[in-house]
Amino acid sequence: MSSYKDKKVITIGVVSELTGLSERQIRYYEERGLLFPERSSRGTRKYSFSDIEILMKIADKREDGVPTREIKKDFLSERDRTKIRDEMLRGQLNAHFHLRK
Amino acid sequence: MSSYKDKKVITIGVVSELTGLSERQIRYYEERGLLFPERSSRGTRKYSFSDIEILMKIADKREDGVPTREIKKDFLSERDRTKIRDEMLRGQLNAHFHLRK
DNA sequence: CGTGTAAGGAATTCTGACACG
DNA sequence: CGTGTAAGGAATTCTGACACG
Repeated sequence: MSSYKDKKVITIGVVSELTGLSERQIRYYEERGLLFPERSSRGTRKYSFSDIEILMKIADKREDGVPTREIKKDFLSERDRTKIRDEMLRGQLNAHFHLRK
Repeated sequence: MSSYKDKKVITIGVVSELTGLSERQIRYYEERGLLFPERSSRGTRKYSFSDIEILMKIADKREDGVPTREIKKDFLSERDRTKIRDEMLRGQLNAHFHLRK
């Protein structure tokens, strides 16, 4: 969708500044499969603005004591819900055009 | 306008990769007043996606042999043209609403 | 489980300068 | 004028590990 939002160009230091999370935490959440930065040619992690949004959500949930395993599940559910919503919308549109045909 | 496009978060190394320009060139164009990266707390330059677009334009013009001084003037003219266009539009809208009043 | 830290190495960034032209 | 490079220092990033709990 947004060409800039998903482009992985931000180093971990800047992400740390922007999110207030330690680099240790950011790397750990990656280890737990909550986000997937790219790597530059020399191996440094590069993040997108979307990743930063994900980290903000993680920070909120961790503050509430939600374990990373649960957060991961939540993310999967969110994706499913989005998927379901999209499919329902598509279904309704299809139905609509079928009626008008 | 775009909240992500203008956020200064990209280090010079990544900008160099993305634009194909050397770090030396990127710093020099800044010295010539063609773009204005921010500085992190430790003094490293941080660029936005807008800056990258500006650098692409500079690269194109430099390839055509346009000196940086001219490029700077072109940028000023572009800004003026944008400004004039905006003002004309605003003027027309004002005229429009005056007529309808 | 989630996060801090010390460790050592490799790569990055910065500035001011010299070079060529 | 525009760009390359060597120079030296300071700050960044990486991984694997130990610690606490």
